[in-house]
Amino acid sequence: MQDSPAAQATRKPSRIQLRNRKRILDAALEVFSAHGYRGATLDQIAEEAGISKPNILYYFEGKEEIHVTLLNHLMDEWLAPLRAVDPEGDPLEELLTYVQRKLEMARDLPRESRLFANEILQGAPRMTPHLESVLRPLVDQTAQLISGWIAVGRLAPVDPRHLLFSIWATTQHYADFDAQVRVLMDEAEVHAGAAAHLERMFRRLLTP
Amino acid sequence: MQDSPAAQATRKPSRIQLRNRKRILDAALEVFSAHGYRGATLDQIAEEAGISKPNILYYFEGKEEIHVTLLNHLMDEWLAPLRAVDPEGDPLEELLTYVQRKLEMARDLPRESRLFANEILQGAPRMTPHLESVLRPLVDQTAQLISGWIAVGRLAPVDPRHLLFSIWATTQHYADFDAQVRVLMDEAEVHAGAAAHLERMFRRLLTP
DNA sequence: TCGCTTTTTTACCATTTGGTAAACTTACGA
DNA sequence: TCGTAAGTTTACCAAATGGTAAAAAAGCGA
Repeated sequence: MQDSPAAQATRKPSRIQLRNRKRILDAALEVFSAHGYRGATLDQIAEEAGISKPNILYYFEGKEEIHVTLLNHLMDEWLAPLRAVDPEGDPLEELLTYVQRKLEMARDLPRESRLFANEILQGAPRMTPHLESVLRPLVDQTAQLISGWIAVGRLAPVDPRHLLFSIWATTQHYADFDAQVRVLMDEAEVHAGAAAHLERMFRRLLTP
Repeated sequence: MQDSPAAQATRKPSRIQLRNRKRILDAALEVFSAHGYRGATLDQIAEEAGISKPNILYYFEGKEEIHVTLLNHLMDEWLAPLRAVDPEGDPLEELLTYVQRKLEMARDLPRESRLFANEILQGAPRMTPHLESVLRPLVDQTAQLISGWIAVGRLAPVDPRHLLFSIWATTQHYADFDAQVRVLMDEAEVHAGAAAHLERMFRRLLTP
């Protein structure tokens, strides 16, 4: 007797399993990020993935498991630029580089940005544990790093957490509020203008 | 023969009509802002409003009309602080006051903030016309005002639109991403810290 | 108080949607 | 190439949900 791959404890995923789980998660990212959790349907995901609905439920226990898997799986990718901040580097340049990387992610991975935004907006009902176990320690650590830089006079005094909020808010805004940005600006110029503006803003803020 | 109040052309709304429409919109704000358009159900709104579902549909033609009415109705309130920017005032102080007002709104009217965030995140399917007819002219006008201030040297050079995006993003972040903020900071200190941080950041950015 | 209009309730309905049972087909190691 | 396990499809289902018809109740001007 063997259980379906939907059960967590399955070991040694086959090639087919790997391929189809990936297809499903790709499709789910597309659909969840566009419509939110409740707005997305398994039928939409099935069509987008080119896999029948019951077959999707062969690979995942249900809609919620797909969503949680996506969120937790993408969290690492999403936080990579923050992990890449180098304690040995020049403080100002490290943080400005972080801003630019986040802005590039908003441009290149808007679906991921909207997926998270949707989840947080609803009160993070399916992600709070992950936020506490993954995001909080990383933020605590980064906040300490920034505080240290400030203490030795290499950055202007700033609340590290509010600084991070401002960086996240301003960069992700271009992905999450894209529909509004497009009403107010010509699409083509957005990214370059944003890059210059954020560079100036955070440089002014952080220069000692 | 008379039509139900759900039809637009109804004239002279009765006292009962006024009261019940208000109750319904209050309840709808609560429910839509918490769950998004598709996540909200008429049953939830009905319970929250203390009015039966068919009775709600006596006052509004359907779920969508409630949502659109809410969005368009609240837009004015939401844009009031931007309209309050005084062309005759001191540029720096006017803009910093605007930032603080927006921050206060994020604290005091988080449901409105999330309602709009939800709608924009989904691509503004029910609000784009209103954005174009109401928001765009106001932003165009404000952008011209700011450009003028910059031209006469009373503000540091900044792209007016990206400046507005940054103000919106950073202030509304505290409402829209509250679930994340609460994971990372102690609730009580958030507002005061944010106010100080944003004051410093935008002052540094805008001081000539 | 009468008679008409407005408002509210009761009883439904069709569709959508997440999910399941079980038969059927394909992959693959021995 | 045969048999078993993995994967897929067909045919469903129950609950949720937006919405309606029509009767009952409440308001209200004369």
